[in-house]
Amino acid sequence: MSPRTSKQFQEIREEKRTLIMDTALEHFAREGYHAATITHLATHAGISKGLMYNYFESKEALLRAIIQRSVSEVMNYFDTDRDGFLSEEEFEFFVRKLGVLLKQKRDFWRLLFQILMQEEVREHFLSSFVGAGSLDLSGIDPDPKLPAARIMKVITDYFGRKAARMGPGYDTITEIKLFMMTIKGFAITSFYAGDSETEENEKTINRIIELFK
Amino acid sequence: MSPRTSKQFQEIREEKRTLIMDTALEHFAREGYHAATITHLATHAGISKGLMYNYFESKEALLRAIIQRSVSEVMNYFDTDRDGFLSEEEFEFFVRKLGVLLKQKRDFWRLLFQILMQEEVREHFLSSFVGAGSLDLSGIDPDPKLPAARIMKVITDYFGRKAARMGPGYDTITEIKLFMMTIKGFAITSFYAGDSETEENEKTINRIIELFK
Amino acid sequence: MSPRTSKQFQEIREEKRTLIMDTALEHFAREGYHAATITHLATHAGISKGLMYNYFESKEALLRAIIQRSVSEVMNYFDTDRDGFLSEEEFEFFVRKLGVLLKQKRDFWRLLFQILMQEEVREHFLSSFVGAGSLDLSGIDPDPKLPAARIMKVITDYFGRKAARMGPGYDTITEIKLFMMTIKGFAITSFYAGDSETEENEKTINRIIELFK
Amino acid sequence: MSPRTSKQFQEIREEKRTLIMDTALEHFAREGYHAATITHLATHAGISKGLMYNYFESKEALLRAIIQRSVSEVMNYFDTDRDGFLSEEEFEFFVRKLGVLLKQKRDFWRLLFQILMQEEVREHFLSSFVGAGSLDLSGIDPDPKLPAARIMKVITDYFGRKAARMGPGYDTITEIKLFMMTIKGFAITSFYAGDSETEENEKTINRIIELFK
DNA sequence: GATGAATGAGTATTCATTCAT
DNA sequence: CATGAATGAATACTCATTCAT
Repeated sequence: MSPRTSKQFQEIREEKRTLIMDTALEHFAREGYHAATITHLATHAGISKGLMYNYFESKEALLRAIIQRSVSEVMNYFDTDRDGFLSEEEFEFFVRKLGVLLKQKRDFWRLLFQILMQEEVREHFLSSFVGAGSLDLSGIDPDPKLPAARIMKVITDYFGRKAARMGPGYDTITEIKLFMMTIKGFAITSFYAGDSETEENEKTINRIIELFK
Repeated sequence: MSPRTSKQFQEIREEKRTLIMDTALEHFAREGYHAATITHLATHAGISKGLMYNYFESKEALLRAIIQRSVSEVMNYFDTDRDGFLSEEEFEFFVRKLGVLLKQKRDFWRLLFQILMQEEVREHFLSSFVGAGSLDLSGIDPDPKLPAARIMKVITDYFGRKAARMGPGYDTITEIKLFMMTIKGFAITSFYAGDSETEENEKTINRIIELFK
Repeated sequence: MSPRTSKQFQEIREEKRTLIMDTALEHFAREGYHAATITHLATHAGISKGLMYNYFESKEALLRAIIQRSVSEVMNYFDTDRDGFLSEEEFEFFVRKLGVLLKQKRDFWRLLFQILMQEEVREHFLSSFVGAGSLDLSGIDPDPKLPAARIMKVITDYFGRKAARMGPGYDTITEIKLFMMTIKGFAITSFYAGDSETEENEKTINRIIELFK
Repeated sequence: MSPRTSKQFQEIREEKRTLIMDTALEHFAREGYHAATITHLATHAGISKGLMYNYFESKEALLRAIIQRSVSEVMNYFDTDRDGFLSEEEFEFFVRKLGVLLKQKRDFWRLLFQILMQEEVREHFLSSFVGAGSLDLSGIDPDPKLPAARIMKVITDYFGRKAARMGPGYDTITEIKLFMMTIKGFAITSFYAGDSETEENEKTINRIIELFK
């Protein structure tokens, strides 16, 4: 009888917003951004078409929100208690976390790879918060304020220190590149694999650590 | 005034067909299959919308034709004079060719990766001529008659022989997996890179050969 | 804690009703009926969308209420102490009042002119209380019970008496028509003018009186 | 059998474009811009929805094209053989032409008045080619390069010369204003009138000429 | 072969209206 | 009384495909 409190409204909005974004991420990743229609998303989220627009200004805005959220989550995942220095144990830990993250956020990574494949869209969407080409995607990020750039920096530093340890035969640049490639390859592979191959992945990750630690 | 011979007609048709496919591949890869409209493709190919349908039954048929052609080309690229046995020199040669191929067929690979990312489309399009999950994409091809499967077989055999060479500590499956991942990572990376980084790639390829030969 | 008396409730309701109508009139006039959304109106009136429907059955009902109210106000404006006879002084007074009214009710007139411009809407909305074509809008009102018709009658009578005064060269019908046109032109002009041109208007009104008194 | 020549295509396009614009003008004027849906327009023009967009980028673009065309036509109507000087005979001729024009372009004027009634739309659409407030709409046009401004200039000059003829009692500004108002009132009135009242109009126009010539 | 006008099913988006709280 | 989340019918717009010429 009594009207809902503004806190109740807040909660409803937050929950539904999350629901929509989760559903949309799943379908964008599986079917592609264009092929996943608003009607389709609404149906699968169990709401009406119109309500989508109560939460997101447009389909594009929805996509942007999803990417932004996922990028935040990924960044937070690594940024806890990290001070820019990566010990050998931490490097190993980092690579293992990466494996977990690729599994957990599979849909997001799939979506991201799809989107980044398209040149114009790449600029349009991602330059602002991921960096034009960044993280495990293209090597070196020009803007150090972006979180992806910070992670890249930490990795670069790690390999720099390893170079000192390894002596003159060690080509730092090439090692970083190969490491990034391996990570990307690992990512891509995990997109296609079923959920069953966990032990297999374990071995591969061990080998990656062995090679680059 | 003399009518063109049927052979001349055939040639003209073939040329135009190729032109359309080239244009379409470029735009599918850069803008995505859905975003690249028939009108857009026709304009860029310098022909009319209607004529497109004289050469291809539908947009989807055009896509299929493009993939089919590219897959053939890629397969032929490796299948010449190959008898199923890969020596160490040939392995090195193979990896280097792979690098060249990724550069030459960049648009195709981009398109393929985009498409394979989408589950339903994957089944729909590729099972017939590439194999459900295959080549450098998911490891093991179930149908040995398919060309991708043959290449995979050759590689598997190579690593099998290497295992014999390396002794009991060598985990063949893991090595193959890591090798495939590295190749995929190399591929992905090359999609985003500019055309200038040739020397850089050279070093990376050398390192890959060093690791897996 | 004592419950408000029903009289207080009535007052509050009446005030809010008025507020909504004022806001709506302003926005209907400035943006057009279709372009002014319920959400927009509710926001500007400082109430919720839902509450709008507590006061008005529908958007159309709101429009109707606004027009009805404004028409009443306009009619009352002229109908006080008037007995159907217009002396020359009263005619002058009438024209000057018209000028004031156009300024005061600018939003209403704007809205009315917009609506009347559209044929179907005209019938639909106005026949009932203004008369199919009436007041200063199309000349002669068929139903003498409607207030607009009464005003028109008073004016017609005035010009009739003037005709007697002026002699045979005076074309009454034409003069009435021209007078109504001039009034309409004055009205239209005032819709576009800024609020500053009061003195200018004064002169024009003087001239109108001079011509038609 | 043989394909249509580009000239044939040109003709088809021109005709259909005109048909669409004519239909749209009629419906925009009668029902209002918002109420006249694309589907409605297409049906009445006897074509498909989709074809509308082959000819006009958007509903708004269609509106713009209509206004632009009508403004051009109106301007041309007066600009033939005119040198900026208006003799008394020409003034009379001008007013009579105005009457004809209002009848011929009734839909356009209706549409224009509706649109100009809405503040934001006014700026948005018309400033560029009619002038912020111009022609017979708000008096004086600031940009003399605009055609509406030129006509206004000619009229102003005419009344200036008349002032010299009439002596000190003649208030030029007021006369111009009243003349413009009368014209507008005449216009508005003609929007509501049926097509039958031609002789009536004749008399009114005669009286207008008598008053302002 | 070749053209582009024409179609219509499909898609994103809007907005008056309802209703649980 | 009051709120704003929720609905769905309607609307502008797109685009693969067809077809008369």
